[in-house]
Amino acid sequence: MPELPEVETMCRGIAGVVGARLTALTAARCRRQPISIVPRLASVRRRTVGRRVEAVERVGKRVVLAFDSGDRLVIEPRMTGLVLVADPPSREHLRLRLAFAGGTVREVWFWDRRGLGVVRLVDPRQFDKLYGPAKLGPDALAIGADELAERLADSRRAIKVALLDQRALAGVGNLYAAEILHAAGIHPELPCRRLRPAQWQRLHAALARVLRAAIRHEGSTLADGTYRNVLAQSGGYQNHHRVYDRAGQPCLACGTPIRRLVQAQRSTFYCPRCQGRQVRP
DNA sequence: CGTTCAACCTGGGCGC
DNA sequence: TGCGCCCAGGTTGAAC
Repeated sequence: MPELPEVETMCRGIAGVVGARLTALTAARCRRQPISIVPRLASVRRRTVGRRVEAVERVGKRVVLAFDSGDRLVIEPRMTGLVLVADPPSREHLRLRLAFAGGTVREVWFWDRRGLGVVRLVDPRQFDKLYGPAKLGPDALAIGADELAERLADSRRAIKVALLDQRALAGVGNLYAAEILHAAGIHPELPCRRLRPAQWQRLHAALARVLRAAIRHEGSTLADGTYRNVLAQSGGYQNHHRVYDRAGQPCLACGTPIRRLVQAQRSTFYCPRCQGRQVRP
């Protein structure tokens, strides 16, 4: 689940490792399948232990530790991964432990219930190949209104599907795509090429507004309770959701029941009135 | 170009 | 209680 706001919260939560040296990197002893670590743990350890962390940065939905060697450790939480400095939700799903000396954060854990997460150590060339402009569009928080429109306006795809395309725009996931479109009053099935200039403006404003608000509340902890900040506390933005997972419940703006539909095998939630009209089947 | 499906996994919720 | 099914914040690659 971690999308841009949740991953941003993780990065801010471990900013204290900047300037510290990695002293140990160990696979947590969980009985489950190990997560995917590329290359093998031993060689990741050889290249990182003893190195100083120069920066913690978010790249789309990934947490990146940049070392003084030029290598970067990329942590990709995917569906259920968490970056923690405190007690995990369960001992059982701890996957990786990083120990540091010389900073304000001594220990960072990667916890992942489903185990779909990926941890990868890359040199600058690999980083560019895997996470550069060919793979990831501009960050959703940094993109301008004109660039957003330029990058998507010619597409025949539904706007909801396009917002999830990380090559077009990095950071937006299924939950926030729905919330953003509701905030912008745009129907999720509207093809990109049929959005009018005023709608691109509204979409861009909603994108920035929703993501910034979600960051302020440290992300969304859904009903299953999986997502936590680095201190293992719940986020707060779920209390501000207007459409996500609210099918059948009244729209908070107009009272019309929220609808669910499926696009690209993913649930989309929207208000047929607030986001209505524009689309014919 | 665009869509659809399956795969990677665990676990919660639901109907029977 | 229990079983079998469906669902989930993401990403990738193959097939059409």
